[in-house]
Amino acid sequence: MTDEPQRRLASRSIDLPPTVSPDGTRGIVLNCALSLFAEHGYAGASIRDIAAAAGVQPATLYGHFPSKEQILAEIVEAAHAEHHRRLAAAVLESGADPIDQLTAVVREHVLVHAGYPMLTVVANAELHALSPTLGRTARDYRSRSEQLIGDIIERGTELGIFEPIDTWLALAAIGAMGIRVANWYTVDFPTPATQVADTYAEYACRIVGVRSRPDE
Amino acid sequence: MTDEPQRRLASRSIDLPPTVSPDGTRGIVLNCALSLFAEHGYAGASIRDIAAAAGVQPATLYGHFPSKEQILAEIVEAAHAEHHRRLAAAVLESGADPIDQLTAVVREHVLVHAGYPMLTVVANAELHALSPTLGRTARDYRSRSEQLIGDIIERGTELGIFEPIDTWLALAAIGAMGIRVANWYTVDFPTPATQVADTYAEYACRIVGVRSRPDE
DNA sequence: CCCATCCGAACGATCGTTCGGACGGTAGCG
DNA sequence: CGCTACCGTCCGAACGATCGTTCGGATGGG
Repeated sequence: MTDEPQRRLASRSIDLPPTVSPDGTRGIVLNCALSLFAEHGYAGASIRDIAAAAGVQPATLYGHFPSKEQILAEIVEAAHAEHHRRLAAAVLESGADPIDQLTAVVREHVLVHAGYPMLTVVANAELHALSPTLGRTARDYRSRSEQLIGDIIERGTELGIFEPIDTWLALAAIGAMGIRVANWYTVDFPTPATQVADTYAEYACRIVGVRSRPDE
Repeated sequence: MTDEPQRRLASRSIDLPPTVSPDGTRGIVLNCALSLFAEHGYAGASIRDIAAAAGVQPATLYGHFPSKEQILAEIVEAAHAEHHRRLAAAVLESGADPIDQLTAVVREHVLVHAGYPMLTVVANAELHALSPTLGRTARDYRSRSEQLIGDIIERGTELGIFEPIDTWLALAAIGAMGIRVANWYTVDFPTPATQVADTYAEYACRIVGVRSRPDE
């Protein structure tokens, strides 16, 4: 039983979404920075730490990125972009039934956080370290994703299918439980990610006051 | 519309639980440290920042605390102690009905995070910055609190009252939605904290597969 | 020969922490 | 009551280490 320091997340797999190319030194640096930001936080991970992890000299980093903050910005932005992209796709692929829509979007919400634990933890925990300018894009993605789920809940309520006590509170609760998945999920987790996603989608349906599939 | 940097939490009220005495310089330092840790993170807030906020010289801090890490440890520990104390009390004051127990404990879980947003945000986000030794007490409080809620869910399930799909997943979901309250709740929030707590308690009951009070 | 890549060294600033002494109220004692 | 010794509190200055960043040059493939 090793008494290692408590980590911010359980997973050790450091993955960037396929939309960013991890080829070459630039990609290695991004991966190392992601790992160190997750472990020690943005302020706690130094340029020299990142360079050492990437097997490179500190000065080399500035041939690929203008500043340390820009490295974080790139990671955070990629995370939010991937998250929003997949959420939007999930909605489009589902039908017109609010239950199907909510199920699909929450499923994907969970799958993103389980699939990229390190990325999403950093994106959520270190967004505040970005200047207003550099964090702007990520914040826009976030509010658009919130709007997306909020609209589904609102429509379902107006159709008489959902009975959330409060639309916004339900949205916050559903969002929160998905985000936190990134903190404890690992590839070694006994339950596969898809099953976690299914369960949480069911929880979301329960929160908004409907039992999605009793036994249909 | 000011374009200020996104903050880690919405609230600006910096409160320590009444169990720690905020009298004298020591208390002022603790409050200022809490505020700065919440704003910039542990690594991002310097000893000099804290001292300046407290209207004191950096050297003065070391007359009250042996190190910067010990300041954080005191804050994190106080937060977890207060959280666990109130959760345990809530369980004791409720009856033998699992629904009442879950309702009471989730209510209190939410009320703590809404009542001490800055404290709980720091306690959750900066726990990883503490060495294994200094974080040990807080981790123990946390696991005991988890056990407390987990036992309620398990017992309710065995009694046939609850139908969570997975006990642990339900526990994680309920815990997550409560913890996140600290990130967005403010005293200016349109819905009062007690009502948020009631709603989230109802959500918790829905998650574990029971509608607590349809109209009993 | 050129351009992209990387390195060694160094810049000033800031980091957590230490040390010796100044200040002020209080207890002890003649 | 007056003097003195003391102790907790705070400060100014400084320690070595590390921070993010810059610059000029070495290197190597097209």
